[in-house]
Formats: sequence, C-alpha cells, structure tokens
Amino acid sequence: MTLSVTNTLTGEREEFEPGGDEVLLYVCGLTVSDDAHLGHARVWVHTDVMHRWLEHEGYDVRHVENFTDVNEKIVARIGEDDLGETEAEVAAHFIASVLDDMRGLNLERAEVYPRVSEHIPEIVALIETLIERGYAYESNGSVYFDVTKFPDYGKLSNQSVEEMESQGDASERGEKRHPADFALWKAGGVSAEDVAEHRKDGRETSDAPAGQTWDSPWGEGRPGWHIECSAMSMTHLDETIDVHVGGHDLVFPHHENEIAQSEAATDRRFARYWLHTGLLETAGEKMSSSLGNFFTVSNALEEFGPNVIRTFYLSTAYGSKQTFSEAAMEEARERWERLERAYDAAVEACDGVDARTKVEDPDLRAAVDEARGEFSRAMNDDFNAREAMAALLELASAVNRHREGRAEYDYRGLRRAIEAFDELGGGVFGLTFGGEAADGDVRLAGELVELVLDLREREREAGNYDRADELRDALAELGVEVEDSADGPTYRF
RNA sequence: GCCAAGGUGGCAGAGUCCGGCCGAACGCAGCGGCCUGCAGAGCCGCCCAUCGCCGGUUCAAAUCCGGCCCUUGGCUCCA
Repeated sequence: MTLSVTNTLTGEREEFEPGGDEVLLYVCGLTVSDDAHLGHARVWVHTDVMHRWLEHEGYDVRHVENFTDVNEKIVARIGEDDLGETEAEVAAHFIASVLDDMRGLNLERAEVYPRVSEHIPEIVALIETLIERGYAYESNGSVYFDVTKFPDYGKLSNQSVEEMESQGDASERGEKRHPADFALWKAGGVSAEDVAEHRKDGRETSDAPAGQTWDSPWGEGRPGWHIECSAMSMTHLDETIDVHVGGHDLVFPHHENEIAQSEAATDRRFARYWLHTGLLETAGEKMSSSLGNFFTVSNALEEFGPNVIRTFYLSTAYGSKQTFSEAAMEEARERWERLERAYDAAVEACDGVDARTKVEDPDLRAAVDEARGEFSRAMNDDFNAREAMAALLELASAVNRHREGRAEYDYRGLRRAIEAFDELGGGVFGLTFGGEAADGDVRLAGELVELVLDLREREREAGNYDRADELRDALAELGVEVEDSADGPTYRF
C-alpha cells in the first residue's frame, strides 16, 4: 500500500516518492520570543505522527526543525522579568522551555534543531551566490531578493508579481526595486522603533537594546527572516528535500520566499512535497501570540496531559483547521479514556494467564486484522489520523464486546489486540498506554489504594453499602476513581 | 480587492482526489434496555442529516461541471 499526500504546490494528491533511501524532512520551527502555545503544538504532533508513520512503513527519516533565535521580537523582550540580558540569553530561555514542552508531549526528537545564530556563514554564502547569479542586489548595506528575476515567484501561493506590483504602495518601496522584494540581509541592528513595536509591557524605549549584529560583505547587519530556512535546510539536509512542513499561515510569504531564494541559488527543486497544517482557532479566530488568545503548551500539559492533547489533535486531519474549546478537550479526554480502558482491561485479563488459549473468538481476531488494515489504509491516505483513530476505537469496542459476559477469554486474541494498540496507538500515535513507569512512591500509593479496596470489599460482602460508598467517595476526593466490575474493583488515578 | 481553504446530524468531525459498498464512519451529548446493592464503565438498540443555495452531466452525485451566498486564513510578525 502506498502513501499519498496533498502537496500545496500542486494542490493535488500525489503518490509519495522520496528522492533517496532517507526521507529528508524539514519543519519550520518557532521564533523563540515567547512560550509555545497549542497552535504550535498542533504542527509538532502532526509532524511527529507523520515521522512515526514513515518509520513504521520502513523509511529512515532525517528530521530537522529549526529555532529562529534572531528576531526583533526576541530583542524586544531583553530585560523583561528574568528572561536575560542579551538576545541570545532570551532565545536560550525560550528554547529550553520549548524543548521541555516537546518532551512533555512525547514527541520523537528531531535529528537536529539548528539555530539561525549558528548559521550566519552559510546564510552569507547563500546571499553571495544569489547576488552573483543576479537574483539579489545590495542597497544601503541591505540585500534584497529581486522577485522579478525569478519567473516562478508566486507558484506556491498562486499569486503573480504583477498583482503584487499593483497593490504595493510605491512610497513604501524605499530601498527596494519592487514592492514584493524581500530582505535577505538587513543593515545595522534592531531599531528602537522596532523594539517599541514589539514591546508589550510598556517599558521605556530610550534604553532599547540593539540585538546582535554580524559582519558581512555589506557591513554590519542581521539576516532577513526567510533566508535562514533555506540555509539550514540545505546545510543539514540537502539542496532538494522531500518534505517541508509548516503551518498554513506560512505559505505566503515565508515559504514562497524560501522557494524563490533556494531555487534561484541552486537551480534545483527545493522541496518535493509541501505539507501545510491547518490552523488552530479559538472561537472563530486563529490562536496566535499576537492576538493573545492562546493556551500555553505547558499549561495545557498540566491541565490535560499529553495523551488527551494528542488525541485532540488526532481527531482532525492535519490539513483541516481545528477549533480549541473546553468541550473539544473533554471529548478528546473521553476518546482517550475509552481507548485506555479497553487496553487496561485487555492487559488485566491476560495478566498472569497461561499463553495457551483455550477459547478462540473469531470476531475478536477478525477485529484486530480489520483495525490494522483500516489504520494503515487511513494513514496512507494523506495521514488521515482521524480515520486511523476510528480504527483503534473500533478495536477497543471489539475488546469490550469480547469480554462481555465471558468466563474465559481468548488470550491469544487479546494479546494480538494489545500488540496492535502498542504498535499503532503507542508507536505511531505516540500515546502512552499503561501510564508512566511507576516509581517507588506511586507503587506505594497503589498498594495503599488496594488495601483500602480490600477493606471496602469486605464491607460490601457484609452488605454495609453505606460504609463501602464512604470509602469510595473518600478515594474519589483524593483523585482515585473506583470502578466495580465482575472481576473485582479497579481504580484509576 | 487579490490568493487559498472550507460550508455534512444537537455538538464535533471523516468521507469529496478515484461518482455507486454513504439509506453518510469514529466520538460526545440525548433516549430505551441489559448488567450492577448503587454509581461508573461496558454491551445492545434508538433518536437527530433536504450533505450551503440554484441549475447541469449521469442509469447513479455529499462526491463531477457552472453560477450564487456565507465563513475562515493569507496578502504585515505569525506554526
């Protein structure tokens, strides 16, 4: 079964054929001027699942995700709280917090997390090539890309240079020859006006910090926004990569400009497949740092945990937009718990039982095969995570059905179901079944809960239901949910 | 204004590329039943869909074609 993906460049579904043995994957990462929010995490999780699926299908994946650590917005935060006294310190602070978020979400690590500040020589070299080849020009110490020299400009976002010309305000052209020209290199440091524009806390701007500058053939300056991704992508992957991922809001101008400067420099196709994730919205508008309507990843992790967050994202196809709401998170929690409960029940049923199966349930076994097939079909269909998730939920139903009113289980069938949950739900979707590995305290807590449950069972057997309910309520207050079943009581934290 | 994506049940959201298995998936909410001391979970069943509007192609359209209405995103920092 082959994978097909929707390529923004053509707007069509295409069969996925990477250029070499290794799939080269680049993700446009964050500008580290703030904590990451759930909109960013949506891209991470979907990319993570693509990455995991490709590996599951036997591909080697080389995954590069950058951090943009040179930006006016970072400079604007220098001196705020205890973020740091230099652009590099502020950036380092947020990079650390983003990496924490990523770990918290159970993302597979990328091979490299390159930073702009560490690739200035590569950026300068790329700009020099563009000037030599006639695609860029210097103007007052800054360098601009000349969009009129690149005939394909606009091919990703379906816009034409002529249209941009007519819309551009000639008076704002300044150093640029064409209003759509964009900066590859910006002369000087960050201006006080730029800092003021991005400061949110109303501090004086007279002491505006300048941000870092670097030496270049055109004098002191800073790289423009788009050039970094081209330079880092080529440095850590290749001139042509297989997959370039990013949020839909990056199609224009960021990705359009990446294509222009990269292809102009190498005469080679920059990326085979452009995959764009739909944006996360809250109450009808996109979640964004600038709109201030965001839910931070670390807050969300605390409130919902990684499995619920991942389930939430995987309840929608990556390319569609998604709306964040408390109700939507509740639903994700229900979905995840339904899955987890079926998994736990299956594990519980098999616990300590001889592997030799005495009964065989053809319905259960067929359901496992069906779920695997459907999951695979869905993922190969442009990473349709929601349908793949539906396949897992169907398997959960089959496991529940199997256990219903049966004295003896099809242990082999249940083990196959567990394997499918582990491989697909765990390995591909990155969900963590069976909870975290228990440390000493957690183990002790578990033993204490079981002790209380034993006492409660005796009360129940004696018909003292009031006492039994008291114990259950007391445990509930401590955050321990007790559920009675035919096989005895179970609990969840 | 220009470019792009989208409008499917109470909610949410697949299916639209490759028309028929869609009398529309999975889930949440609601209703009935089973199970249970109760609760929860689970199981079985049910309810709710003129698939934005109008027209066309076809034996057959949520899916293809044309027109219209509306929403969101991009065009400025943005995942």
